[in-house]
Amino acid sequence: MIKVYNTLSRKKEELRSINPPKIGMYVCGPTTYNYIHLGNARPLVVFDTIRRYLIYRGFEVTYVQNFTDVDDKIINRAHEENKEAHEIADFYINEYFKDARALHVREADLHPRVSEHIPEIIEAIKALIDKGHAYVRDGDVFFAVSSFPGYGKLSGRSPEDILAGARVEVDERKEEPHDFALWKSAKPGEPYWESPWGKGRPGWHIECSVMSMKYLGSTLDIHGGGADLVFPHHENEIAQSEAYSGQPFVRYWLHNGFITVNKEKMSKSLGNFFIVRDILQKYSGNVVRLYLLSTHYRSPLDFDDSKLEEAERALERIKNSWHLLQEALGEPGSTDLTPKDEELSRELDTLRAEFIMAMDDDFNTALAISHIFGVVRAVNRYLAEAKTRSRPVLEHAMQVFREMIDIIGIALDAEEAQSSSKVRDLVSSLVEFRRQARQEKDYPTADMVRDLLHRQGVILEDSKEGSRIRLETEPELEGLMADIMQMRQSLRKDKNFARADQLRETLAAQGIIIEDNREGSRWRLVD
RNA sequence: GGGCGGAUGGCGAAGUGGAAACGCUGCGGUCUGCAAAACCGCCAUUCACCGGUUCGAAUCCGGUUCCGCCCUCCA
Repeated sequence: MIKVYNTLSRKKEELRSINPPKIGMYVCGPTTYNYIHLGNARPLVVFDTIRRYLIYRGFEVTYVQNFTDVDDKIINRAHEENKEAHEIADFYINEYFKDARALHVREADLHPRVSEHIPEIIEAIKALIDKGHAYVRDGDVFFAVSSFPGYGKLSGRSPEDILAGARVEVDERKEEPHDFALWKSAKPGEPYWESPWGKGRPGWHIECSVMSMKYLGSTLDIHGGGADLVFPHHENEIAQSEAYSGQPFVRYWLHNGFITVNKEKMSKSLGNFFIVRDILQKYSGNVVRLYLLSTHYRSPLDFDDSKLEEAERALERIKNSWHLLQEALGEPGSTDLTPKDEELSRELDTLRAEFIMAMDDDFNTALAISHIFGVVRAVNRYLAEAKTRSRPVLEHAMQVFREMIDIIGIALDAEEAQSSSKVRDLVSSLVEFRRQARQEKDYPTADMVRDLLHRQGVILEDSKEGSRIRLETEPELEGLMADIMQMRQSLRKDKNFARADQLRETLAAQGIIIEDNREGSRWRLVD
């Protein structure tokens, strides 16, 4: 049984969809006038993980995420850059997808845009006016909050509370101060659409009501977003949608907590935000995901560089175990079961059950991840201690391991595939070169190779069977070669010509020709 | 002012009535030419503070202090 914390009821409730096994899920997407920052990335990753988990548990999820591509900020940006508003929106939507992909966020089933739903929005506004929930004031249309009795139920405040705390100047034309715009008339130079009330564009809140109900029906199972959307955005969505359809709008409201910097909310207005694109320069999507999911989604999450460093080391532990396991699967393995095999198998089943229990409890990814480390420990211990290795048990381990990291969205196979073959081959040949040096007890050279590789982001580990390599980062061919050339220079300086020549031959076998002359050495590729 | 949430080891973070998970860091050991990885072991008698309920409280109740968020565009 999956339990979710519902902002509306302020408690955990059993998740029951309207039409099992279907689940309709709508998540508020970004306003596309800039690259997304880490604060924007949290709901992306959180709700992507929730979606993955619901699918894992057998639900047929329809996942909808909108783009707000009509908005004041986009218009302003367009003015600044002397472009059309839709050009700005299109550009950043495209950039959004690049970041999302890098974070292993799966594309939604539908990505509706406001600009493509203007007729439906106008129809909805008309209906609200007809039903007496909205009124027109010189080209603008406002929603009459007093016409909707349940207003304030999501954010837990009464209309009086809202008035008491009003900090903003009220538009004189509104009947009540907390009424909000459904349609805004266009000022000169602004993009507009024709409507019964004149040229203008939709207000912010109406888009989500119209688009979510269009694709998911008048009652959504899950509506998600950041906690800052609770009021007024989601409160207004409820008012509009329920006034329009007469049906409950959403069964479960899910809200993620903020990312903070020095305990302060990361936001564009405070200027303390970090662009996802920049972070991904230094850390992989796997690292960012592990960081974002290592705290429960409703809790605040403080950011600084050391947090990503820590996540990176934690990910290393997972990756090491994964590679160890893959390596073991590459060997023959036995088929009969020893007590150690049975113990591991039992442990794996327990860990999987615990992982599911954690996720069932309002998507407790922090606890769930601890069970991934449980698998890591169990597998590592088995590999270190078992005299024989049972193939079916290793496969079982791989299966459980994969299920778990897939839900969290850590993609280990993809990371492997990124490595280009040329550099890979070059690294392997250096490892072979070092093996020979070690065999001949030429440890200074062997260590020199290891240091070189280490500088290039390649970690070498020696074992009885041979050397294992781990790529921390993908070395650049140019940088790697420069380092190799330098190492060879120092071999020659030490008059270790045999080794230097051997290195030259090794590289030649890789299609890399080294030429020595009076000025120094250079290298080139042959095909 | 109104509404909501939080305070757990050196750091991060689970845990909501009965052995204080997990990760990072640090320390000791095994393995190793050395290193790394891995394995084994150690590191909170204590969960902001005070009082109460209970056989039993980090967990429930009351109070205090501190912190964050929302009430304005925001994920």
